Amino acid sequence: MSTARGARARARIEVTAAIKDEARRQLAAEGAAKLSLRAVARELGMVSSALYRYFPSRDDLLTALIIDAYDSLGGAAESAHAEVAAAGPRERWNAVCVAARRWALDHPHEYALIYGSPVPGYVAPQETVPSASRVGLLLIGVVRDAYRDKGVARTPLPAGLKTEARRMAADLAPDLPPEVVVALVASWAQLYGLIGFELFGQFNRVVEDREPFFRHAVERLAHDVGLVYPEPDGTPGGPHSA
Amino acid sequence: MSTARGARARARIEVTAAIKDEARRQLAAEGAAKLSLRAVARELGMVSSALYRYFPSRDDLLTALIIDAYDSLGGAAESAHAEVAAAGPRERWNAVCVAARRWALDHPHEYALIYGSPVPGYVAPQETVPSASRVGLLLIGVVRDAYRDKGVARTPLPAGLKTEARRMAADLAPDLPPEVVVALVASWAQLYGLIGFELFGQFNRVVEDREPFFRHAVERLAHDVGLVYPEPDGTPGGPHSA
DNA sequence: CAAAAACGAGAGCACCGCTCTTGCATTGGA
DNA sequence: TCCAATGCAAGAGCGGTGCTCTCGTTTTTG
Repeated sequence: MSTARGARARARIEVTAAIKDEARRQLAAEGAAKLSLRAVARELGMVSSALYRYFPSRDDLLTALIIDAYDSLGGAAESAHAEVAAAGPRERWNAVCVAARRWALDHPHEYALIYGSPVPGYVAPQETVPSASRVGLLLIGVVRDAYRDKGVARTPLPAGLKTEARRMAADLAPDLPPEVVVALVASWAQLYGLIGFELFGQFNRVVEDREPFFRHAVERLAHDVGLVYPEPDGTPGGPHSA
Repeated sequence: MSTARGARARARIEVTAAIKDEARRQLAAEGAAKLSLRAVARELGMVSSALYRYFPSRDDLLTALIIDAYDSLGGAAESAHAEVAAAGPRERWNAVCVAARRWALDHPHEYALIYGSPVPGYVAPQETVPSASRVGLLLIGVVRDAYRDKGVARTPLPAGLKTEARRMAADLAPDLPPEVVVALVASWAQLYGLIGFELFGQFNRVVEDREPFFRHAVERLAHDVGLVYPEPDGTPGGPHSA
């Protein structure tokens, strides 16, 4: 009968989910390096070899967790962005960045899994790309809207970067000027520098009150992509205008 | 006799160095996760348990490698800086940043060891601090010289960051204004965001021609800390002045 | 010169990822 | 409806890991 086929399939889905859940538990508790297939199987009351029916190797299980982590981070950023979707570009930019930091602090091991050093010999499979792009797409969208609405400040590119900048723009956001796309990609990487340094202890004994520090740094990243501060008198100025 | 005591001590130093060399070899070849004490011992023709006379645990060996890596990176940056020590602040800033990237690309696994996700459950021992600070001290020195010479551009701090900024300045560079110290620390983290994204594959299919991209991003970091472009007419302008 | 410390070697423990075989349950086609 | 094919759990086993402990031997020290 139709449910008969569904029985196996449903069971498979459930067991797969249970494995991922338990693996995620261990990942959150101990980190990726201590995630053990045998321990997962033990905790689920099955024998370790049975687990290989669901994930052909430890790396495959990790890949599944990586995709879930990207989606979790992307979802958190999208939710935060949705709450301020009607606000100005700076508020939206800040919301996405702050949400990314928040998620990283709440899920340190999962963050390390996706943005820390890749597991040696491990190369991210193609199927992670869509999930991995969600935060970036959000930031591109914010800048695109600002650009269409009022335009954004631009910093001229050196001659040696213009060709590559055009190529990047054509790939990522053909409707945005190359200068802006370059600034966006750089800010994107720099954002994760800020988050990673806090998360991985590089700020220990250097930055103590990290939330305002991060918010300020993110504001300055917003300048860098051309989202300007409103001047005290209400006149929009260039970024970092002295 | 005096050499008798020295015989053991010298042998110990040599064996310790040999262990670290072989470990570094394996680290560079396969990454930290695949660094195996047994493999190191095997390669050195000793039994694995003997290795514990020199390093009480795998983590201790890794810590030694981390310190060496920090020193190697710091030394590379200092050499690069020394070659342009007489040049202007921007040249010096760029030289340090470019050298850090170069070192990272040349020693990816060692870079991952020190700036990637920390080994789970591993906290950097206090003795790593001096070696880890060398690049940062270099950057502080560049900005300090520029500040003493001609001053640097400043970006005002939000109210909520002023106290922490003063504390940071007092710790890191009491002679520099808090705004500048904040920008310095942020740029420092952002620099490693740029390097890490390139190294860990986040720029795959996004940035292809990475050298000019990096140089441009680093120039903009220089602005952020107040090292301004000379304007076409020779008048120094504010950073990112439109 | 004797006691103490350092050292190398070996056996062994508990764990790991992964493979292979065996037997049972479910499933889908004749 | 029955049967062959498939899916699956279980167990044993291989080669590897970090680490501990013991046991002689060598070197250093008082």
